[in-house]
Amino acid sequence: MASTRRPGTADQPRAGASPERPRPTSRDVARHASVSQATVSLVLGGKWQGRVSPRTAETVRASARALGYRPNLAARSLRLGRTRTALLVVPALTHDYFARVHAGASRVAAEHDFGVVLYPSPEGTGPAVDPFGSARAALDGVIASSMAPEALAALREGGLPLVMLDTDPAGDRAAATVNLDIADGMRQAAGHLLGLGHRRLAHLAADVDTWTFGVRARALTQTVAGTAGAAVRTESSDLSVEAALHAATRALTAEPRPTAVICDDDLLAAGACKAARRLGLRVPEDVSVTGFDDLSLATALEPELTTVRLPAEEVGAAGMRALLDVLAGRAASTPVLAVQLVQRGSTAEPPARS
Amino acid sequence: MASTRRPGTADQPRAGASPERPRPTSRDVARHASVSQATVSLVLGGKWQGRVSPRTAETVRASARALGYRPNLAARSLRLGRTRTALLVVPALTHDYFARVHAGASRVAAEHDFGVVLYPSPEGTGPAVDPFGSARAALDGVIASSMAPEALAALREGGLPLVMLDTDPAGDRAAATVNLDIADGMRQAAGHLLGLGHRRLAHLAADVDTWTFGVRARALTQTVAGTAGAAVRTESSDLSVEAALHAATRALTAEPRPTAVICDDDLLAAGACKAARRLGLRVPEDVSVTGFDDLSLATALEPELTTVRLPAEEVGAAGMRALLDVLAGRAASTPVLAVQLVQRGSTAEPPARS
DNA sequence: GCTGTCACGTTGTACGTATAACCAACGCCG
DNA sequence: CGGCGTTGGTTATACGTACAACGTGACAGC
Repeated sequence: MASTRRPGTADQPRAGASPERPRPTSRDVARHASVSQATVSLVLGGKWQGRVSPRTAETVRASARALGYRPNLAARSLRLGRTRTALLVVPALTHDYFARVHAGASRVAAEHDFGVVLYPSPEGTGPAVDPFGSARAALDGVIASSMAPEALAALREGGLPLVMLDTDPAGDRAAATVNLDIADGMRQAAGHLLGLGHRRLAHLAADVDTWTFGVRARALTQTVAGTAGAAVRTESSDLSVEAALHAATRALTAEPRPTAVICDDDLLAAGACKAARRLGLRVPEDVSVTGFDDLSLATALEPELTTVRLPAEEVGAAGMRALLDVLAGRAASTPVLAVQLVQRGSTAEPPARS
Repeated sequence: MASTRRPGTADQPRAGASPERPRPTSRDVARHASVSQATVSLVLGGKWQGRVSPRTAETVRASARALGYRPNLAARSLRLGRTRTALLVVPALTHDYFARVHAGASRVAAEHDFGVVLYPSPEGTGPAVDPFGSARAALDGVIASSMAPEALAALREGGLPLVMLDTDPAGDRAAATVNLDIADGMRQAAGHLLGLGHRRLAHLAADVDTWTFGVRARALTQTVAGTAGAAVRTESSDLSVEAALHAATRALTAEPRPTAVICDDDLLAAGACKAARRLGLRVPEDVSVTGFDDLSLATALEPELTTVRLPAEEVGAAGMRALLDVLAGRAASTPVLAVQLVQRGSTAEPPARS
C-alpha cells in the first residue's frame, strides 16, 4: 500500500508570517457540521432546495464561516471542466485604449462571476510564447484585440471559443466579433476638417499592421477623394509620441505646407502638436490637428484634441458579453459600435492666407 | 456502483467552431506511446534522468506533440497544491504607472513560469468584493500596491504571502516590501525649483490617502522649511487632469501668485499647465511646473514636463521577485529603489520682476 | 400490515496530474 | 549459482470538489 505524502506541506517550510495553517476543505466543514462532504457541497453550491433541511443548511453555512472556508478553485475547475476564466489578449496595457478595454471586460466578467487573465501579445517577436501556458490558468475562452493575422493561429490552436475585437467583420470568422465603426469615425474627422475649409491634409498614419489602421487609411482616402481640390499626403510613424514628432515634422515642413494633420491615434496627434509648436506654428490657428481614440491624453493637452471617441470600455464589455453568450450556447451578439467625433480646441478654419 | 458522467461534455452542446474534441490527457498520450501515464508525467515533467531511457522519452514527447497535448493546469494545481500564480492588486490600470508596474511584474513572472492575475482594488467602495473569489484562480501569493490601510485586512485574510509596494517600510510588515525613495524625489524636485530661485511655491497635492502621497507632502514641507524666505501653499485635487485644472487655477490666481507649481503626479501637472495657459501664463517663462512619476504623458506635453522618474517597471519586477523569494523560502529582498529628477522644459528661473 | 412516497441525507466515484513505492529483467561479481 | 545493484519502467494513490445513485426512516393510503 503506497502512501503518498501531501506535497508542499512539510518539505519546504514556506517562510511567511502565519504558521501556514492548512486551508480548510469542504470535508473539514462537513466534520465541523457533522454532515457529509456531499451535503456541504450541495449547501454551499446553492442546490439544496428540497434536498437538505433549512436547519441543516444553516448549520453548514455557519461552520463554513467559522472555519473561514474557501473552495479550492483548482479542484472545482478540475471537477467541472470549466474555469469561469477568460483570456484577454491585448498588445499593451500601457496604451490607454487597451487598459479601458480591459476595464470593461473585467467589469462584465465580475458581474457574472467570471475572471479575466491577461496575455500581453508579444509584438515583434511573434507568438513565440504559448498564450495558454503562460496564462497559468485553465481557460474557458479567449478574447483577442487587434491581432496581427499571423498571431491568430496560435490562439486558434487552443480550440477555445474565440471572440475578436476590432477586426475585419468579414474576415475569418471567430465565434463572435465586436467591432467599431472606424470608417465612419474617420469620415467624421475628415469631413470636419474639409467642412472647415481645409484642402491640404497630412495623414499621420500608425505603422501597425492591424485591421483598424487599414480601415482608417482607406476611409480617409475615400473621403478626401470625394471633395474637389482636396488632397492628402501620408507620413507613417510608429505608435509613439516621439516617432510622431519626427514624422509630423516631415509632414509640416513639406511644401506646400498642409493646413491640417489628421492622425491615426491621439499619441500621434500629441506628437503632431509638439512638432507644430517647435516649428513655431500655433494649433489650431496655423495648423489643425485631429486625433483618434479619445485617450485621456486628449484632454490633458492644451489645446484639447479634437478626436474620434472610441467606446473602449464598451468594446471590452461587449466582448465579454459575447464570450459569455457563446459559452452558454446562446446566439452571440456581434455588435458594431458607433463612434463619435468630439470637437475640441485643436481644429479651426485654415489660416486666411492659405 | 455509481457511475458519474463526465460533466459538461454532451449536456450543453457548447456552440463553437470546432467539434469540441475532448482535450487529450496524459493518459491519452501514454496510450499513444504505449507506456504508462506515470512515464508520460515523468518525461514531460523533465525528471526522467536515469528513470526512463532516452529512446522512450523521445517517443513520449513525439506522442505528446502528435496529439497536441497540453497539461490540464487545474489538475496540476490541485495535485501540487500551488498554482504558480500571483494576484496583483492595483487601483487602476488606466493610470500609466500601474500599467507599468503590471508590465514589470508580468515580465518577471513569465521568466519564472509564473502567472499574474489582476484585481482592480475598488476605490471608494472599499473591499466589498472578495479579491480571492474574483480572481478566479487559486493563488500562491499577493502583490499589492498603494493600498489604503483599511483595504489591507481583506488581503491578509487569505493567509497568503503578501508583498507590498509603495508602502510605509516601517508599517505593519508584509512578507516583503518594495519601496521607492519618494522623499528623495520630492527633495530633488523642490531643491531644483529652489535652486532656480523660486520662493513662492504652490503644492498641487493628490487627494488620495496612501503612503506615497503623505511622504510627498512631508518631504516638500521639510525641504521648503530649510530655505530662508521660501514658502509653499497647498491645493488638493482629485487625481485627474480635470480636477487639477480647477485646483491649479485656484493656486495661480492667489496673491501673490506662486512662481512654481509642484505637483504630486504628472496628471496634476498637466492640469496645472492647462490652467496656466488659460490664465495667459507661459510655462516655464511665467510659471514653472513639476510633475511626479514620469508617465508617458510627461513627454507628450509641450513643453515636456520636468518630473521625478519612478522606475515603475522595476517596482513591479522587484515585487514579483520578492514574492518568488518568499515562496521559495529564500530571504526576500526588500529594496528601496532610487528615483531621479528629470529636467525638461517646464521649469526655468522665475520671472525677473518677481 | 404492506407498499409507495416523500424528505433528508450519505456513499461512491471521477476529473487529470505528480510522485512514492514497488517490481522485473539484466549484468556482474565472488 | 545466489545475491545485489542498476536500468527502466509500472502500479497505486491522493489532491478537493460536484454530483449521480443509492439508502433510510417516517408517514400516508388502502
